[in-house]
Order: sequence, then structure tokens, then C-alpha cells
Amino acid sequence: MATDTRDRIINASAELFRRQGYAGTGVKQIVAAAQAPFGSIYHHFPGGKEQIGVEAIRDSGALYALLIDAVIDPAPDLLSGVGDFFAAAAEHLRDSDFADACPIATVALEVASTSEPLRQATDEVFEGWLAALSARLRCAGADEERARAASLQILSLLEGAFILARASRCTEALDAAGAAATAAVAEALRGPPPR
Amino acid sequence: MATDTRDRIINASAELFRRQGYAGTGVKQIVAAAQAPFGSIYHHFPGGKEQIGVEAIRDSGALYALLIDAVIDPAPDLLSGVGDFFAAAAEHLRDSDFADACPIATVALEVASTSEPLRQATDEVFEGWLAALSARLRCAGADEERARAASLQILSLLEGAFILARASRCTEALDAAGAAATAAVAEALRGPPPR
DNA sequence: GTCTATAATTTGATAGAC
DNA sequence: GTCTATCAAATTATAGAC
Repeated sequence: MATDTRDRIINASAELFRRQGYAGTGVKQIVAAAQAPFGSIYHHFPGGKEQIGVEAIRDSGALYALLIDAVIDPAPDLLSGVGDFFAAAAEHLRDSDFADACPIATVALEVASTSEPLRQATDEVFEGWLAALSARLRCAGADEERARAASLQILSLLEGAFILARASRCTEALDAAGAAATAAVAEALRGPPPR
Repeated sequence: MATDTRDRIINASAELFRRQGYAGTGVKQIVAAAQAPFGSIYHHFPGGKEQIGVEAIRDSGALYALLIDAVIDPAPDLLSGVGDFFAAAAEHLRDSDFADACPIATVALEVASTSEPLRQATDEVFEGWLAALSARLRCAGADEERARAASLQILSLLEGAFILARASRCTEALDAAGAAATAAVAEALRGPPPR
């Protein structure tokens, strides 16, 4: 199939970018991992490495959004769902020898000041995740403003804890962050405090 | 002076790594920014780029620790001190056109799975910051366990919010994270809840 | 010891044979 | 349309002139 090669290239790129970053991953390394001939890169992606980057970021973002659904939605309530997600993230990180954390965080930091197309792609992915989180908080009863703030806090906690966990090769930070994230959910659902 | 060149190389490297990451910064770019001749790199740093990386990470870490002191210690109490730090971080980020966030986060993610010496350097820097935060929380009355957890939460919030802020070119995430961080401080100082 | 010139390799990208 | 051979430029690193 013709598009099969294309998919393999995107998947391989996404995985490599997640672990080594954008600049640290060469196009040759990508085609080797995707078991694709070198020239096919520029047949399927006329925009070269940057186009691959944009598509890999979007693809990773959509896939991770599905993961969020899959872990949070089966939980009895949002509070435990968020807690479950941090626990699952910690487990997956350990199982991957501390390689697989956020699929786009490394690239996001690398390209924030060096490539507008890539920066925008990471921004859109983050905003998508935030919208999904925020919608769930609103469904659970939080008002718009609190839902947005809590979503930002939860995602910040997750992303920051991923950094500390990968650097220390230990999931302690994810445990602490998970506790703070569930606290943020509880706070958002508590509603405006009586004064 | 002989060591002056060395310092300029480290300073220039630290600045470039902060904005573009480790893999995205070439040795030639470093010597150009440091206004140093190319050969002097390997005179002062026989270990090459990786040695420069380790020293730049350590140097950045020590400098940022001083900044933490400078912002938090003048505050009337730890709670407002932590709040001040997030506000100062947001201002500095805006002033640098969203380039200057955490000095080592980008590198930390890049090297976590690719270079043990660099990974260890980032780990030590993070642990140093956590120790400084934890000591302040203990001074303010938190017990050891709560001080450690709150420190991890605060640093995770800061690092994660930096990612979102750089990607979105907007400091909204830092504001939300700052609020959660002060809440974490308050929680840690509240002591064990009566049961 | 400072620095230039260059080595050896790898980078992203292209041309053109099949 | 698939893939090989190759390009020019950039990469880290070294040798050796001064």
C-alpha cells in the first residue's frame, strides 16, 4: 500500500522525537527506523523534516488525547480519573525505562523559539488537551474559569513531573504531582468559596 | 586573561542551550557567540561538547538557585515568596519574548535517554533546587515528608507551566500554576489534618 | 597557549535511474 | 512511484603553525 510507508515514517518520527527531541533526531535515523527508503521521505513530505515534525506532533497529540479518554473516562468520578492518569503515566514511564513521557514536550521546548510552524503545532496540541480536560471539569460542575485554571494546573503538574521523573529516573515527582492534581480538581469542583 | 575565555564559552553555551536545546546548538555557534577562536574549545574542554554541556548545566543551576534566593527570601513569608517567584518568572519570560524559561529543562528532556553524564548533571541541579525549597518549607514549619512533596509539586508546576507558556507565547499557565503552588505551600504548612 | 586550517563524518535535501 | 547515488553544507574534533 502506498500510504503505509507514510504512516510508518510518521510513527517512527513521533517515537524518536519523544525520546531524543527534534534536533537530536536525523532524517536518516527516521527512515532506518521506519524501514523506508531515503528518497520516500521527500516524496511523501515535500516540506522535509519540518513537515514531518508538524505531522508527528499532531499525530502524537491526537493519540495521547485518546489515552486521556481511555484512562479517565472509565473511572467512577473525575477526581479518581485524574489520579489514575498520573498513576498510569508513572507506570508507563517506568516500563519504558524512563523514555516515554509526554510525546511532544521535548520538541515543544526545543522549537518554541526556533520554528513558528512547529511551535504552533505544539500549542494546538496542548490547547486540545486542555479543552478536553476543561470540558470534563465543567461536566462535573466546575464553572468555566475554574475549569480552565484547574486544567492548566493539572497539565503543568504532569509535564513538570515528567521532566523531574525522567531526569531522576524515579517516579516520586509523578506521585506528588498526582496528589496536587486531584487536589486541584477538588478545589475546582468545590465552587466559589462562601465569604 | 586565560580563564576569561572559558567563562565566556560556558555563559554563551548556557544561554544557547536554554533557548535551543543541546542538540540544536552547534559548537561553532557557541564559539561565535562567545567570541572565542574555535580551537580554544578543545583546549579548555578536552571532553568536547558533552563536557561543555555538563558545566553549563551546573553553572545554570547554581545561578538559578541564587535567583530563587533573591526573589523568595525578601518576601514577608514563604507563601508570598513562592507567589512572587512565579510572577517574576512570568515577567522575565515575557520580557525575553518567551525564550528564557528554565535554563536546563530543554536539555534535561533531550538528554534523559541519550547521555548519562548530562542526565546526571540535570538531576543534581533539580535536586539542589528541591533541597533549597524543602529547607525553606521546613523552616516555616512543615514536616520533612510534606516539605519534600510540596517542593516537588512547586517545581513541577513551574516547569510544566514554562512549557505551556513558551508554546502558547502567553503567561496564563504561569498564573494558574503560581496559584496552585501557593496552595501547595499552605497545605504543607497546615500540618497533618485532625482526624 | 592561541588560533587557523583541515579532517572525518553526518546533516538535510535532490537528481535521476529503474 | 520506488529507491539509489550523490550533493553541498554543517557537524564534532584534531593537527600543527604561530
